[in-house]
Amino acid sequence: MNISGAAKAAGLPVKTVRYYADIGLVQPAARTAAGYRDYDEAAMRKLSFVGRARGFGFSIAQCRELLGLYQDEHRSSAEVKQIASARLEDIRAKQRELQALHDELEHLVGACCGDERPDCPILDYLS
Amino acid sequence: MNISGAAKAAGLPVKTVRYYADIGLVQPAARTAAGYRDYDEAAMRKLSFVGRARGFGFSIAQCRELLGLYQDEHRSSAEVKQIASARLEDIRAKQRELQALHDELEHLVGACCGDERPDCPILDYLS
DNA sequence: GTAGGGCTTCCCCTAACTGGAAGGTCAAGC
DNA sequence: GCTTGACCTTCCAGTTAGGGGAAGCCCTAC
Repeated sequence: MNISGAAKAAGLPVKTVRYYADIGLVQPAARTAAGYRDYDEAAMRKLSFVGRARGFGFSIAQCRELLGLYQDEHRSSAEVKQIASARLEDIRAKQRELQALHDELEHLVGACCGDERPDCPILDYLS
Repeated sequence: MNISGAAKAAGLPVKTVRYYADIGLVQPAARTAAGYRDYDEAAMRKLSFVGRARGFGFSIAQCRELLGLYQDEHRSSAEVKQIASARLEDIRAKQRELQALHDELEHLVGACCGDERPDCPILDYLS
């Protein structure tokens, strides 16, 4: 399978698939005589795997670890769970941060008349 | 006031203050004979303003707009409110996205034993 | 044989800084 | 007056995870 076929199957842009090959995250199985990247079944499974992991917000480094565990027959599920838990905690931290920002900004926006006059509690708060 | 004093007063790293000067967001009032950046009261107020706006997650471009409005006697609060509302909607969109990721990932993490065995619903889901 | 599309590498660009190198400046202490 | 150390300057490179586009090779269809 050439790169566009592999990209389509994984639901990723061609540029992204090429980038993953460049950084050694998911290498094509081979190159054709003309130098084209050639993806086999296993490589395409890895591409899809990484695509889904990225969808969860795992970093490239975490994807690399997860991919390693995915291919490791002797992995322990504890290792996987640890990475996923770390990501979950990141998400929760971000949620807390956003909630605080949301509440404060919502309050300010609600207090601003939004008319043609210059008086504005939002600017007052920022200054 | 030199750059480190201004940075400290605004609660920003020196590098950031220099960066804001480079991109023309907050310029020092003057340069000393030796070429040192020199911040006056007004410049330091602008630095603090930008620092707080960045804390709300406004982009540099939005900070530039807000700073313009802050200094504009003839602004309308509607302009400010519009920028803040856009940021608020960004926050809400991000919150919805994170909530969906959180719920799905929490479910998977909860389903994974996290022991020494290789079986793992998280990897199963990603593959 | 040629036209069109797909493939390759290579380089620059993004946001908002951060780190570091090389070199000039300033204030304190001797 | 001289040294030392902390400060300042500019400039360059790197960060994340790719995106855009140029120049050039390849493959297929007509």
